[in-house]
Amino acid sequence: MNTKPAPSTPASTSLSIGELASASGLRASAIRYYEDAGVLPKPSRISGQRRYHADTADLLMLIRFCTRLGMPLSDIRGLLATPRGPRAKEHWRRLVDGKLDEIAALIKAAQGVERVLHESRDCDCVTLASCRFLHEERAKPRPSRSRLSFHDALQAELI
Amino acid sequence: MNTKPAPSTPASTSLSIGELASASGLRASAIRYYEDAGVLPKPSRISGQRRYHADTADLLMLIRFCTRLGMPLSDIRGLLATPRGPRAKEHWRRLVDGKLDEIAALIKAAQGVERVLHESRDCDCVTLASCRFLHEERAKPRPSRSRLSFHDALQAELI
DNA sequence: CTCCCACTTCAAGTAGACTTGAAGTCAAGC
DNA sequence: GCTTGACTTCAAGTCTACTTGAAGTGGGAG
Repeated sequence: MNTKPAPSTPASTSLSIGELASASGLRASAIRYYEDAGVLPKPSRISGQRRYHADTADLLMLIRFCTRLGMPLSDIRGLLATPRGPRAKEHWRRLVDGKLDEIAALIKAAQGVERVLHESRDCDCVTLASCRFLHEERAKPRPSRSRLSFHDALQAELI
Repeated sequence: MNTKPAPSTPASTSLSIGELASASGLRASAIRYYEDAGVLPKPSRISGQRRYHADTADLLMLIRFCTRLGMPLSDIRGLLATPRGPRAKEHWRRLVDGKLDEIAALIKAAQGVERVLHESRDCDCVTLASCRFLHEERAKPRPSRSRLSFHDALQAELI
């Protein structure tokens, strides 16, 4: 709301929860909730009040980004907090690789919806539910059982 | 579960809710819920029981896909059910274009997370929260206020 | 000194998307 | 005719991710 040059702020590297909230676009209540959920590390305190490093805004952005992608907070906590010494590195990598696979699938899914929507945009169908582009893949000249691209992507990538 | 050649099924083009459920990977309860929510058109009935065309599986896939992308059912209902005669076509197009923009932003967001995760995969940071790849963009030689790529994408595309 | 404001904790409420449970119906098989 | 199983409706419960409210605290401005 205000862009005043930090009149009552201690230092430029330290943010109050309110300042972090406006820096990140999240509400203070959400930030506290993330802390409770173990997603955000517990910050230092000055006379009881939370003090954050400015970097924390980036972290919050990443969290927001991930939740936006449908990732549960428990997974995000796993990604952010998993420590990795030499022993745990393999576990960490498997975790990240799994997430990368999920994200790749999500992108594929999004592109599928994008395609259907784009093709049906100028179609003359009465509603999207009856649009030929939604069902056409099935009708393609393919033997019997196997389903095709969009349908296939859904089955294979998402379920 | 079973791949029996439809012993007690009326016709091959007509599916019971249970059959549609196993064809689509959703639960029957979810299918009924979608109908209640106005996302799925009300099917015909034979002696009180729902009968679906096989195409409905595709529709369910699309719905599942969209919810997976974080799209609320109300939006999906809008996309699927909006009728478009010559008058309503413009409204329909604007609706679709809006959704296409959202999906494009989502894909960009997903690619941002993908990048951070990928870059930090082999990084030596102790936890992802402290990984340099998460914060490095800020540090790049850019005048003062404006934020950069990943951070920027988050701010610009998502909030 | 008092006021105000941003902060604190803790409990409870909310919204969306389903699931689950109870009680009843229908058609088929024995 | 009776049982069985998949279906029906409707109400209530669940889970996640927050938000909201109540009651209290700390510190700077007037």
